[in-house]
Amino acid sequence: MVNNEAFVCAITPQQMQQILQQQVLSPQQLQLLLQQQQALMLQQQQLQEFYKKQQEDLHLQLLQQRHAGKPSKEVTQIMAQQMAIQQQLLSIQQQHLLNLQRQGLLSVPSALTSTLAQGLIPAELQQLWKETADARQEEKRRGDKSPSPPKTQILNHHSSTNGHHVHRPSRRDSSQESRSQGAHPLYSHGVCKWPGCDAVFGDFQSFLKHLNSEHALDDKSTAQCRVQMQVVQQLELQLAKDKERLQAMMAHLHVKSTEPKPAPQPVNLVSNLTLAKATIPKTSPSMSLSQSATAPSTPLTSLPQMPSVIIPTSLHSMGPIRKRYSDKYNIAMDQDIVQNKEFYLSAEVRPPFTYAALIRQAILESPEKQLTLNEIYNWFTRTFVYFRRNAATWKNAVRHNLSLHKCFVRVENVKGAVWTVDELEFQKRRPQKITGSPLVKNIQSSLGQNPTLSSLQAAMVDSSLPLYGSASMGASSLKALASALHEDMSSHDHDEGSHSDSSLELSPVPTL
DNA sequence: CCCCGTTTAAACAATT
DNA sequence: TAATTGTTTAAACGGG
Repeated sequence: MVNNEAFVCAITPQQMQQILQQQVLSPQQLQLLLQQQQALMLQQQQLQEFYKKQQEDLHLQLLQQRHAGKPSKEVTQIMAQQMAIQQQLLSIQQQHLLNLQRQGLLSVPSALTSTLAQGLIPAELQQLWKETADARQEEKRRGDKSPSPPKTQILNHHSSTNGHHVHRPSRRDSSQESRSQGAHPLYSHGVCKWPGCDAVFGDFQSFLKHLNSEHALDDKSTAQCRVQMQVVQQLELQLAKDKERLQAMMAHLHVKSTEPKPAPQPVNLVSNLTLAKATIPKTSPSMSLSQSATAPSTPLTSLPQMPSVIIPTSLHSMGPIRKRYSDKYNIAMDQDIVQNKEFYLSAEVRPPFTYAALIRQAILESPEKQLTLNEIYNWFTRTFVYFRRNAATWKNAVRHNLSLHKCFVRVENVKGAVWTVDELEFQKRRPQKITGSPLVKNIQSSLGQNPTLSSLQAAMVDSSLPLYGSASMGASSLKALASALHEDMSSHDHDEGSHSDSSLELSPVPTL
């Protein structure tokens, strides 16, 4: 909704016409695209709705659980289902992307991208669709007797040329008619597949007529087209995000399958590799890890089927089999949390950071750079599903750390006390050894990769990377990061394989 | 082997 | 009184 206006002002219909005429999108491509996107959108929306519902359930359960102590079976089950749904979504988005790739439509006019990059959540998209559809219906009701221009406020009335239904023998039309009838992407099973239309036609000719009259190149169609482009863009963004998450998950679960690896993303450079290093267990519970790891990851490999419900029996009960980021990764850690926020939010994985680092992160994320103990707790549970269980244990640890480390300063307040971070003290905690080979470009690319920089993320970046934000840290930190990156690079330069995601299949939508 | 940082557990005091 | 918050000690573990 917030984005609505920004989006509305983003392009004028003239620009859209330009875009269309420049054949950045040819009519055929566009139509095919529209149709496919719509179908997939529907699928996605269903999934996402269910996902949302479940999350609410989960939240309730967790609230109860907080009082009851032990987590219930339902909770873990729901979590598992959520993972499954995530993967479904990923598949759908993958399909989207493939469609786009096939049509050579991956590049969206740059005028769009900046505003689109903010992204819309599906609900908003749905709303957009609804609005344009409604506007359309309304106009239909009025019929032809009132030739008033479209009422959608979002549009500038720029053209009076097609206020009436004039058949324009344009390039577009001729190319349309040259298509074979059965293959028209906007006509399927006797129904007009224009977004929000669904008009029924007995034969193809009347459909074509309808298409030329109802969906001519006017403000409304342009707007709808614009929405569709936004949909596509949003899906691409979503796909990118989910891909990233998948990567992190696979790295974490240590999947050594024949699955070709996704492109190495600078964002995940540190986190993935560190995670990979960290997940080689030596002690007995390793079996349970790899066992449980196979379940969620199976659908990602070549197996087409995925279980609708995964029970991660032992996914979380692994105790101390994990490694932390060594402290020289402190700076990179900020990146990891940001980039894998969703990952930690959907997988019950212990974040590879020390309590102290996490607490600091929590505090630095707050607008005032100060939190009460309870707020710190909340940050933990909010940010990591892992910390929604065994509350007594980690809360104790949090308190312990707060007291133990000099870097955490308690500040008396009017109402109680808050905790703050003495950044100097935090950095001082250990000498950062440096073997610097500057890899600033990596830092840059990872930062540039952040299309939706929330205030939270901005704060984190700001506080952790002096190059791009406040100059709160010295050059030593940067060098430490550089060396960290360098280490990971050199120790993993061999597994940089080619990648292709085409093996991902569109899983059937589960009957939920 | 020791040192150090971290985690976990637990006892305990103070505060709400 | 019970829960929360804060401090402290101790043991275990792993990396350097």
